[in-house]
Amino acid sequence: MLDDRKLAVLRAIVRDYVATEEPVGSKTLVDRHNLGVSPATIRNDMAVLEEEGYIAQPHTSAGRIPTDKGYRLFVDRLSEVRALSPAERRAIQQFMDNAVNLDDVVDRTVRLLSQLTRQVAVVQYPSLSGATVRHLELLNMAPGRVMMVLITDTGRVEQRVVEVPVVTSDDLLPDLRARLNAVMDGKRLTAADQAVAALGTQFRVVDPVVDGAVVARVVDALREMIDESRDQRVVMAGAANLTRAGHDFSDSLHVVLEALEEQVVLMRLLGEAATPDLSVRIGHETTVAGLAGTSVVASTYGRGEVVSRLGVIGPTRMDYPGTMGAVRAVARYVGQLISGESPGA
Amino acid sequence: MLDDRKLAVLRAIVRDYVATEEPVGSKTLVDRHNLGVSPATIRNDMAVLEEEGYIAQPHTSAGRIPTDKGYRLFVDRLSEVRALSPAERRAIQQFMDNAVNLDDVVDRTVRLLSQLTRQVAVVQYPSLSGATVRHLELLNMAPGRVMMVLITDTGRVEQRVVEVPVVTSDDLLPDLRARLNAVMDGKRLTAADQAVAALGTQFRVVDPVVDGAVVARVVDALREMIDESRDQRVVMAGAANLTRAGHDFSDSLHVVLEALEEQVVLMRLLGEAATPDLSVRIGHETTVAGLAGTSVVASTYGRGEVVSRLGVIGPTRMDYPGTMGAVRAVARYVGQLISGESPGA
DNA sequence: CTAAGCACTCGCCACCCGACAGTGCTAACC
DNA sequence: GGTTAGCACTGTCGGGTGGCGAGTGCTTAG
Repeated sequence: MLDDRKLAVLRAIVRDYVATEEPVGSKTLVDRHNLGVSPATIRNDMAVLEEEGYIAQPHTSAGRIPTDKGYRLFVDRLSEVRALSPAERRAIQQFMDNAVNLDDVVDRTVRLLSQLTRQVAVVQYPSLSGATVRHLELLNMAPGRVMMVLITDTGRVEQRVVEVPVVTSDDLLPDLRARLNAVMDGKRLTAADQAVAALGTQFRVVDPVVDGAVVARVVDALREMIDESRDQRVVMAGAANLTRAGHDFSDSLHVVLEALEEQVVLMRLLGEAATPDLSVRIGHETTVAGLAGTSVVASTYGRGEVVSRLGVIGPTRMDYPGTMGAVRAVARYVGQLISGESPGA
Repeated sequence: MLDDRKLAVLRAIVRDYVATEEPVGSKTLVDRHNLGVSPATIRNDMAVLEEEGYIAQPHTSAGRIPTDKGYRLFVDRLSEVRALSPAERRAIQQFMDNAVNLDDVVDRTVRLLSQLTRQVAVVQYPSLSGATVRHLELLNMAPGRVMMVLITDTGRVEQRVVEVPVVTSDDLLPDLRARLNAVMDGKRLTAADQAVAALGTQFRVVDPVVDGAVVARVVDALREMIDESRDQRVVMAGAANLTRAGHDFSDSLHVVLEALEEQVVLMRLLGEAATPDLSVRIGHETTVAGLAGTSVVASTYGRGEVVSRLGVIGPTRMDYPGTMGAVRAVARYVGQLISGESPGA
C-alpha cells in the first residue's frame, strides 16, 4: 500500500513538522523537499497516509501532522540515529570527566543530557542488585544511635541511622563490624543479605541480652538497607525545557510537571523501556496517564551487573534522530565511566 | 497619615486579593469586611493608599492590588504568623519520623514543605562548617583507585574517588586511615583540615617515593573534599505548583523555572534571608533577576553549629501568614530532628 | 469627615468579516 | 493508471466594532 514515494512523503512531513512546529501542507512540502511531483499528487498520497492512520489534520483546512503511528514508522524505518558531532563528543567528555563521585556523575549526566537534547532528562542510579559489598562501617553517633554506612563497588554509598539500646560493651560495634565485613565482603548484595541473616541468628544466641538486642537491630537495619537500596533513586533535570516556546503543553503542563516529580512515575517511564539498548516510546505507547502527549527516548547504560537506565522525555513532536543519538552517546560514555574504564571519546 | 481604618483597608485588600486573585474594588470590600463605612469613604482611603504607594490599579477601571510595599506593610504590621492546626502538626510529625537518614530527612522536608504551602520548597543541607569529623574510611576500589568516605556528626556522608599511583604496600591504606582518623576525629572540619595538612607534610617526608605520592594524593583530595563540602547542596521540590491555576507566571514561567534549576540561584535566594529566624522577601526585594514577581519565605533551622536554611518561593500574591506558619513549623521540627533530640509535636 | 450621586474610563467579550491556507473532487492529460 | 490543473469549499486567524459592566474620581451635601 505504501510505495516508496508515500514513505518519502511521510518522512518529509515528520521532518518539516518537527522543524517548523506547524501543520505541513502539500504545497510547502514540494517546495521544501524536491519530490519531483506536483502538490496534487502529494495530496493523493497524503489522503492515503491519512486513511492508514499515519497522519491527521488538526482541522479541515489545515496541513497534516504525524500521528503516533506515523512517528513510529518514521523512527522504525524512515530515519537513522544521528551520530554526534566531534564537538558534542568533546563536550560530553570534558563535562563528565570532572565528576568526583557517583552522585556527581549522575548529577552531571542528567544535566548534560537535558542540555544536549534541550529536553527533560532522567537518570536512574546504577542498580545495586548486582553490586558487591565493599565495606560496612558502624559508628556510634550518640548514645543509642548507630550510623551504618554501606559502600559498594559501584561507588554507591548508602547510609542509615538506627536507634539501639545503649551500647554497653565498648568493643561490640568494632567486633560486629569486623564480623559483618568478614561475612559480606566481596559478596553480591543478595548473597550478603543471606549471609547476614545467618550470622544474625548465630550471633544472637551467643551474646548476652543487651548486646544481642543491639546486634539484632543492626542486622535487621542492614538487611532492610540492602532491601531498600533496590528501590532505585531517579534524578530529573531540565524541567524548564517543558516551557520552551513551541511546546504545546500549555494546558497539560501542570499534569506533566506533577507526573515528573513522582519518583515512581519516572521509574516506570524508564522501566517501560523493555528493549535492551535504545528504546523509544511514542505518545500513547506509554502507560503513564497524563503523559500521552510525550515521548520517551531511553537507553540502558553500564555493563554486566552494573546496569541502569537513562533517558529523556519530550513532546511527541521531537527530533528523534538527534535525541536518540544524544541519549545513546551519553549512555555509552557514562557506562564506560562507571565500569571503571577510562572511556575514549 | 495612615490612620487605623486605612490600615484596615489595606489589610482587607491584601486578604481579598490573595483569596480571590482579582483586583478588589471599594464596593466588594465593604461587602465582605464589615468596615462600617460606605464605599465612597473607602475610595478616599484607597486614593491615599495609592498615593503612598501601598496599592495600585492594573488599569484605570479596575480595582486595586497591593504593591510590594503594601505586602511589606501587611507582613510587618498587619498580620500574624498563623499557627498550624493540630492536624497539620501531626502530619509533619508522621511524615518526618519515617526518615531513615539525612538524605531522606532533607528529601522529606522539601516535599512536606511544598505540600503544606502548595508552593515551591527549597531546603539547604545542614551546613558542614560547624560539623565535627566522625570517621574517615579509605577503600581500595580497584588498582589505582581509592575511595574516600568522610562522615560527620550531622549524619552527612561525603564520598570521593581519587586516582593514585598503584598501591604497593598492603597496609599503607589502613595505616594512613588510622593516622588520619587519629588526627581528625572529633575535630571541627576547619581544624581537621589544618591537622591533615600538617600530617601530610610530615608523612610525606618519612615514606618512600611511591607511598609518599599516594599519601599526597589522598591528603590533597581530603582537603579538597573538606573544602568543597562547604558549597552546600540545595534541593527543590514542588515546581508543579508554579503552574497552578491562578498563578500569573504564564509568561515568566520559563524564566522562573530556569532560575530555580540553578543551585547557585537557590543558594542566593536562601542566603538573602539575613534575619536570624523567619524572613520574608517580597517581589523586588530579591536581588535575583527574573524572580521579581516572587516572594521568598525562609527560615534558618537547626541549633548551634548545625544550622542551615529552608524556605518556599511563591508569587508575591501569597498567603503570607499561612506560609510563614508552615515554614516556621517545619523549620523547628527539622531543627530538632537533626539536632538529635526527639522532637515533640 | 462621611456619604450620595453621577459622569467617565477602560478592559472584556461577543460578534462579524475578510484574508488565507489547504483541502477534496473532478476532469483532462501522458 | 498514475499524474496534474483547476476550482469550489471549509475552517482558522486577525483585526475591527459595539455593548456591557465594574470601578473610579469628583462634586456636593449632610
